[in-house]
Amino acid sequence: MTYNYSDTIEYLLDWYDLNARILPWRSNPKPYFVWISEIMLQQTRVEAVKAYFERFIKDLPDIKALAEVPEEKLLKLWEGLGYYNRARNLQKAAKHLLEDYDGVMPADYQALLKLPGIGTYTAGAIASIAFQIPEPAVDGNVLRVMKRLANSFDDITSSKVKSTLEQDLREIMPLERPGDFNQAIMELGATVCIPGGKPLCQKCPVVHLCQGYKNKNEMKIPVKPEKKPRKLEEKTLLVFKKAGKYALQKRPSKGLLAGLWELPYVEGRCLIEVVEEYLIKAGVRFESIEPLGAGKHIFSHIEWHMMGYLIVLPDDEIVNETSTNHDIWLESLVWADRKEIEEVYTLPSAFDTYKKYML
DNA sequence: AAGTCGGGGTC
DNA sequence: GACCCAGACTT
Repeated sequence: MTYNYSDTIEYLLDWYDLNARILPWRSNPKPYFVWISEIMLQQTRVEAVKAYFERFIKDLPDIKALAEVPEEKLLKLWEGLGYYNRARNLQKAAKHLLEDYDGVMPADYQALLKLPGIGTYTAGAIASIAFQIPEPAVDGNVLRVMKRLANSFDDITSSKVKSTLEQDLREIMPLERPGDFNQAIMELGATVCIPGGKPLCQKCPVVHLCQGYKNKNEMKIPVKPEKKPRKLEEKTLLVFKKAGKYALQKRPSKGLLAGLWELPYVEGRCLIEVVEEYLIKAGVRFESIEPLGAGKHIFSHIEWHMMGYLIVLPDDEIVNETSTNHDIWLESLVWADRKEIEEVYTLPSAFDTYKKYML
């Protein structure tokens, strides 16, 4: 190890004592709460998690409740948070815990690591925060802070760089307050040694130990490779309205937004005349069709450019479920009213532009 | 090691 | 717009 991280421990803990934010999952760091919060916090900012966390633990206050909740309700609680497999893995893990651990989270880093959805970061976070086990919890904050301290130009997206840092920190973890030490580094990363923009080095409790600052490299670190451009996808979303209800369909069980609900759609951004022709070819009678404007949604690696149309059908219209028209696919639609869309069906944020016409 | 998987705040 | 966030999983 070329940088002696252990020199920073006392300074970081003292700083944390004075500057730790008051967060819902910190007031009572019992294992279940720490677990839920850490899963929600994966690739997600603290501010976004707060409200979701409070609602989640109110509805599902313990492991048993989580294991037994219907998946539809679980996903509805997760609606808008993204990375929906986190919720499914949460429930898988809860079921494992009931089976193998009598419904109690194990105070064991390796055992935690085996649970679905828990990787090295989350296992270390739960172990250290909930059980005071001296394991590191290396996330993006910790990588950034530590590489700046060490004036290191390592590529922080490299799995080897991450595992090496984990090993280095494992050797210097304080036995007294391991959870607070991990949280102190993350807190510093989130509030002082911030990404994107200029870090607040004047407020840093370890600036005197920072080799990156000393060498004026705080803005050049951390190093990441440039990422590939997103794939563009164009689609036309169809808001079918019939007798006060709207058509939804279930997405495929694998891939993007797997198993969630969506609006029926056709490929490409269609003019109104094209949509009309599709409907006629598919044998769908409609009373009116009205453009709802363009919409856009950006995912990590995909970008949706959308058009939307409101199509009102006669109250008694039966959508032809045996249509073989491949341009438009209207099988297995469900019809949901406003209340059901709000309370039952998980419709991801990608559809927000058009969801409002159904509420 | 690279690709997949959401959504939103912030510059 | 571009970046990146208390990452994990699959290939």
